[in-house]
Amino acid sequence: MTPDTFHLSSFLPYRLAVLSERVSRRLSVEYGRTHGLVVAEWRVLVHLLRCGAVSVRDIHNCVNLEKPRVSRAVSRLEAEGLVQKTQGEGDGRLVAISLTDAGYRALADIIPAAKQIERHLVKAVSPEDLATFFRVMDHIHTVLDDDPEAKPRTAMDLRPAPATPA
Amino acid sequence: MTPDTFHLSSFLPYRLAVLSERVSRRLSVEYGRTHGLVVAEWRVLVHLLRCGAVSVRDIHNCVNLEKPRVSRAVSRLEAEGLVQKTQGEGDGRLVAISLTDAGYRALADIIPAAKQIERHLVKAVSPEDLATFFRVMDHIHTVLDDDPEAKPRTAMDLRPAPATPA
DNA sequence: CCAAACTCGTTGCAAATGAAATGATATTGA
DNA sequence: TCAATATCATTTCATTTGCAACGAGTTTGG
Repeated sequence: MTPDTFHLSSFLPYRLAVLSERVSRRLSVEYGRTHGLVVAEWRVLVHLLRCGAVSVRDIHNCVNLEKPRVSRAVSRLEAEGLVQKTQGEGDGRLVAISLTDAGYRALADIIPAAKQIERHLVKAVSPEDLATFFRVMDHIHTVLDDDPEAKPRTAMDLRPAPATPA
Repeated sequence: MTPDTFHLSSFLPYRLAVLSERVSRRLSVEYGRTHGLVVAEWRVLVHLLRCGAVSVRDIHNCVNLEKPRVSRAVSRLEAEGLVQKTQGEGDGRLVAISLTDAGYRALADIIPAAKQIERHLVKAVSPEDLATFFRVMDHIHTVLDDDPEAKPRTAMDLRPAPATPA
């Protein structure tokens, strides 16, 4: 009955956690050193580039950050002058958050470097293997989608860019 | 020069982070509900099962947890009666941490469930695709190993169980 | 032999985190 | 109309986190 054999180093959740943390940290070195950002701020900026003026709730729903974390990230970014908050037009509760010119410039600086790091990580991986890699990741998400004990996926993560368009 | 197109949802570091967090959380539901453990405690227990009486430093080096986190996890586990600390024989600084019978029983309970969850996640993935998946993960690690900006891998994570033994 | 340098585990502390509460605004339904 | 309910962003609060400092023990080199 005693489970004599169980290797953390071949256990999928552990492996994912270790790799993810290492990759995230490597990336954060980049935008941390160059612009003093942390991961939450980076995600907010990137989301704003894509979606323009949006609410805290929208960011929360799209980039996998808890609401308070988004709120605080936005505050810091506003203090740094990278985003601006304007009172929502119709709904008085909503806050419209958008990039400032400085925010754009920061992204224009960081994004190429981020892409470069990503490219470097998988440079030597064949397109087929990379497609398989992403497909397996997505499959795991799909399994979790049917698991009532798992946290639901955010809407945005449901439809990642297709690796192999049919 | 403006990077018009950058999708977080297809960005490798982000995808890894989201999946990893979701998988970790699903797993922690298991050992959290059944034994009140958090991830650090789970990792410590599993490592002890494999390596017997070891030091805080050794755990730190093997399961990707900062030293203070290991120290605190061990304290909690000791308070719960799942591990015991004995003064190191030769070196007075070292503490020999080992599982108690209750610790063994807890693992005997959790590990099958953990394996079950892992199996469930990749049940429908072909062995070849799964091997590719792990191979790509390991390749990314290898790239980071050569990157001076990246945090070094722990010794234990260097040699994961081979997916396809030759 | 012993002082300097190192290693071990723990603790202090400041920052980050997330669940829940709060205050403000919108929407609903009677 | 207007109370009851829901939603939004923020704040509160207790906990967790990691870096750095620390005290204790060990090794090294003169």
